[in-house]
Amino acid sequence: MADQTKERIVDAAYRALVKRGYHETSMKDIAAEAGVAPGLAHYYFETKEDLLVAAIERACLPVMEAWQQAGMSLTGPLPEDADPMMVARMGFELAKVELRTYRGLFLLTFDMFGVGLHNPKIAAAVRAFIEERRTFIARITQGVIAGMPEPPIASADAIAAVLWGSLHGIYLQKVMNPDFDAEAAIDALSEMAIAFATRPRLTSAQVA
Amino acid sequence: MADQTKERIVDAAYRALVKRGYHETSMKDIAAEAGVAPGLAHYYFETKEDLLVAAIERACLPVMEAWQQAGMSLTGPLPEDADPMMVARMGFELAKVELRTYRGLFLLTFDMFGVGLHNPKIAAAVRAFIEERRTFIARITQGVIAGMPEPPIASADAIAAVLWGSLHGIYLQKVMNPDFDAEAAIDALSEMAIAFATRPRLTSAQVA
DNA sequence: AACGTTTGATTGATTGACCAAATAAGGGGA
DNA sequence: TCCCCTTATTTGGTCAATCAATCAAACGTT
Repeated sequence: MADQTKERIVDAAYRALVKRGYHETSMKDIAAEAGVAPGLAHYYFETKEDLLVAAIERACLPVMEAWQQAGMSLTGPLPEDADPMMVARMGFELAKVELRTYRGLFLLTFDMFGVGLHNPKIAAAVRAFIEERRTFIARITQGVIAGMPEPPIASADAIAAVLWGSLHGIYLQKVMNPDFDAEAAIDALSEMAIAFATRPRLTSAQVA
Repeated sequence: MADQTKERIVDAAYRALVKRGYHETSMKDIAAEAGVAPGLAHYYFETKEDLLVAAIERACLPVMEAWQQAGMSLTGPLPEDADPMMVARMGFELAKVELRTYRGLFLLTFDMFGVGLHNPKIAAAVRAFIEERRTFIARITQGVIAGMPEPPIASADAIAAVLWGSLHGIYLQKVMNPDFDAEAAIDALSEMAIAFATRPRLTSAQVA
């Protein structure tokens, strides 16, 4: 029963935080959303920060599951038999689906980024959040680079940073303006990345 | 004198907001930073929101000036004689310089994004902010596309969205972690974009 | 005197956190 | 089976602190 209660509070926190945002949501709001006394939220979570992190981690679970289903896990190994290029392609497709399906999660994520700008505890969570995903992308990138006709100047880490950044820059535009055509942007990113990865060896004319 | 006072308040708002963030900064803080009575801030700015927008607009001025100096303006026409590709290349270089020089501005910008997630007035400002810059990038992109051996599938707008998103995704990583090598990421982005733009016409094998 | 500034105290409301007390849930012993 | 005691959970109210915004009064310049 205790576990269920904690879960109820985290779920309520997710809903309340998505609806009103971190700074506009009080512990009392969250408790009310969970149908629980105000003090109980503090019994399970020392601070509102902890609750925000818990809510995001919780909301990420179904996304992780989708990746698992596609044969990839954030921390586990990549599928050895798969073509890295195919993995990358699928990654872009999954990104589109996620953006369509989990709008609230993206809202909450960017809210977390904003809070993290001046809140050390959240900042640490944000850094871990970014690093984990960037590292995952870097592993795929590494595989793609290995198959390129001509290896890029940039490191896999730098390219992974670009890809993570691109996706989240696109997410940001979508979150700030629902009319924004994020799918077209992701398709464009995909086209650029694939063109880059399949670029034939240069013959002679290189630019400075 | 009145104008000077208003300016003093905006400057103080910028410093205070960068230092502590929007939600952690009170009107009293800003007034104190400006060496002025609390009420005076409200005399010049109806709400704290207006002050945030004013502070960002103010902090953008030197950046705009740098672009002007390079022969480009956000709203004005592009230089007709310049090679669009060269303009793009310079854009990436300027982005690196900006990130090095105006860290506070980026902090404040992402703070604004965060606030805008649940604040309609700030949200409108954010949308305008994004649109203005994305349109500018789209104009450059348009020029680059015109010179491509094989035009891309993606529209100039979609590519501009990717580029704006990429840059801001990289900025975000830098703001959240000063150790992040943003210059390497921007170089990687530049390499990818240029490779994409100069990609030779395909011979036969196209992938689905 | 009249006007645009500037002051600083005040308002009414909200917040995260804390805590003492109420309630429920187990766990032995008889 | 029943009772009692301990621990875990839950309640709801209190706390000091803080906030954006308002306003009447004072200031200073023309």
